[in-house]
Amino acid sequence: MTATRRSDTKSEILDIAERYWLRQGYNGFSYQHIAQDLGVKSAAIHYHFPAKGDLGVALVERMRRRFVRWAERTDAEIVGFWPRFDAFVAIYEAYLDDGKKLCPSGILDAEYHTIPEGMQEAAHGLTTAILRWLTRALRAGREAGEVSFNGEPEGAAIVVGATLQGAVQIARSLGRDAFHTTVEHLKKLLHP
Amino acid sequence: MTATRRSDTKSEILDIAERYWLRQGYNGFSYQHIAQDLGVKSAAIHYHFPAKGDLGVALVERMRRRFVRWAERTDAEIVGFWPRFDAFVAIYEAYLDDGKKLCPSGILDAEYHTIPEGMQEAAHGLTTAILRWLTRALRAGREAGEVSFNGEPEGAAIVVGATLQGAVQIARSLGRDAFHTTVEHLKKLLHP
DNA sequence: CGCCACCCACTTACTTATTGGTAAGTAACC
DNA sequence: GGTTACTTACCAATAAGTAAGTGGGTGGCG
Repeated sequence: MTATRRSDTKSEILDIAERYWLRQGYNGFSYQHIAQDLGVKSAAIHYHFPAKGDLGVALVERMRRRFVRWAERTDAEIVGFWPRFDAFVAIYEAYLDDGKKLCPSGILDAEYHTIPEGMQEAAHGLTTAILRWLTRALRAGREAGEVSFNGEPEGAAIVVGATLQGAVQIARSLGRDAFHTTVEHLKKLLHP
Repeated sequence: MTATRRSDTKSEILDIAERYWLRQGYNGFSYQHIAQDLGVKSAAIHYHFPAKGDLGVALVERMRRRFVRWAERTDAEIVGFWPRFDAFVAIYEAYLDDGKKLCPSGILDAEYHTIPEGMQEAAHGLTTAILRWLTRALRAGREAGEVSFNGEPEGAAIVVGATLQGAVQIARSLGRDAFHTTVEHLKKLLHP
């Protein structure tokens, strides 16, 4: 008895895995979990992703591609530093509201020493993509006089990235108010 | 054949467990790892900490007590906001330099949904202790005109805490320069 | 002072559950 | 008829945890 044939099992697997991943970390779920949710045997997951590391890399790569597309759309459709900043914050807010997820970078960094090498490299790529966008946004924002900070925009970008990453995490034990408070105060620090 | 009797096995276990914990997370080590490092059988660890959750809670509680003692010493011995701030940053710097560890709060938050309930409560206690100290330090610093921020000191405290937590994490994939850059820019943002 | 029983800090030996992963078979579809 | 997408049936490794045994040190008793 074979199950009904699906066309997009691979992306369904990624969807389910991603939910577990952002909630419980890479080491916090197994092929069994995904298989059960999908109504399939765990060997079927191995058919699409032979080793768990393959799944992990696919997860991170998909996240990066998604962010790059988001960045392109945002840059094209949203003008002004603060609207863009708010759109960026909204990404993290969505993680938080959708079942206390974390941002992928935060999870990848936390588990860094226990994930396969390929995932570590992919993690680096994701972090870099995010920081590059933030750097561009901050540079343009300062040139337009919308935002104020000293030093290189690269440095301010890491501060913003690190703060949001930390804020979603702290919100797990202190509640989502902690996240909003952090964002509000971060904005105040950046206002000219 | 029994091994040579130790007097402080319990704290030796905690020391070894803490190193694994801050490097690889709570789910990233087992009683086997600790036992091997200590030169003992894993059942011996169960003798001191019946369940892994007991070890976990002990780890977090010890961290909290350690921080409270640090805070008391710091408040007594170090005067001025920026020296205190630097002393606080030094804690995170030590994590980073001592084998790419993370700060405990960051790990606890990342694994929040996969750790025992008792650990979650202990995590809340640790985070609260840290933020309370930061809040007091920032309030006093602003009253003395040494530091500048808008709104409640509680909010600024979460920003500082979240930023440092995020910064140690990002440093794992981007290198420790990323941490120092973040701290430098955070200081600039807080300078009057 | 000597002896002995007890207890502490383990070891040995085990269980059950879960993990990632593999090999071979099978049904549906092109 | 072959490829695709699975299932069935395994595997060895590792996890947390338990029960019973053991040996050395110590306190108390005569």
